[in-house]
Amino acid sequence: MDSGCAVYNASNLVGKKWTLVILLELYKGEEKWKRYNQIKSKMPTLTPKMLSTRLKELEREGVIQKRVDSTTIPIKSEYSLTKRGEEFIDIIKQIKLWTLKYKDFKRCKNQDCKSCTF
Amino acid sequence: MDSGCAVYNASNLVGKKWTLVILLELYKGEEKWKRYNQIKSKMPTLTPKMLSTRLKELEREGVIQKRVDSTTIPIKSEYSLTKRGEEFIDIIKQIKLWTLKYKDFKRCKNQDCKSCTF
DNA sequence: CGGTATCCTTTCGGATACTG
DNA sequence: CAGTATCCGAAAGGATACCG
Repeated sequence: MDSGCAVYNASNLVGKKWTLVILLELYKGEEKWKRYNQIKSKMPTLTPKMLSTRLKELEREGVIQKRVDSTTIPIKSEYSLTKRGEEFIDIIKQIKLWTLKYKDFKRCKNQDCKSCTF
Repeated sequence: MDSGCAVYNASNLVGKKWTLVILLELYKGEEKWKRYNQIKSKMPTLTPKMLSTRLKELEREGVIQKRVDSTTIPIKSEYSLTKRGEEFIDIIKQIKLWTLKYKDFKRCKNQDCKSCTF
């Protein structure tokens, strides 16, 4: 096992806490671009540092993209899935199906967890 | 987001270090059941504690199963994927394909990493 | 609004030695 | 052979306060 191993590397990206649910959050809804606080408001227990860290990782890995409108006050930052990120959503869906097949998860009904909604 | 979220839970399992490659190791080859040291020998940098910890987690989650033959000396412990685990291999394959599609990983050629071989 | 900075706790995981 | 016990350092992640 070494750092050139694709599977090993992938697990280092997608296995990080919050990563999968952040990606799902970006996937959900109609609008493609979502703002920092828009994402954060959906996950009340996620700290700003964590969200910031994950967004940077995901951007660096080419899974999401960022655009900034600095002409407005306050500045508007928005994030969206890249093509690569959208393709990964399919994998997340399968992970969810696999989990639900064998475990008896109740659907998340509270407003804090919209992440399980496809 | 809470502990009842299927996706969140799944990421806590499959995202742990070594988990994916251990599962792959169990998948590879012809024989279904594999012994502790057989697995370990394929991953020289994996410590016995880690392997032991991961195997227990995976067993508890129903992804692998264990059988022990205590009539022999020394005792023979063997592990194999459950149905659930085998189904997860498909997901790992897709993760690998997704990774390779956008990243230029060389195939792992050294004998320490057979994990990327499907 | 969209983050940083700082501090602190917890968890992860590696090294090594040992045991039934 | 198949682990467990102990110890330790590093890294991840949470709480909170603050800033342009």
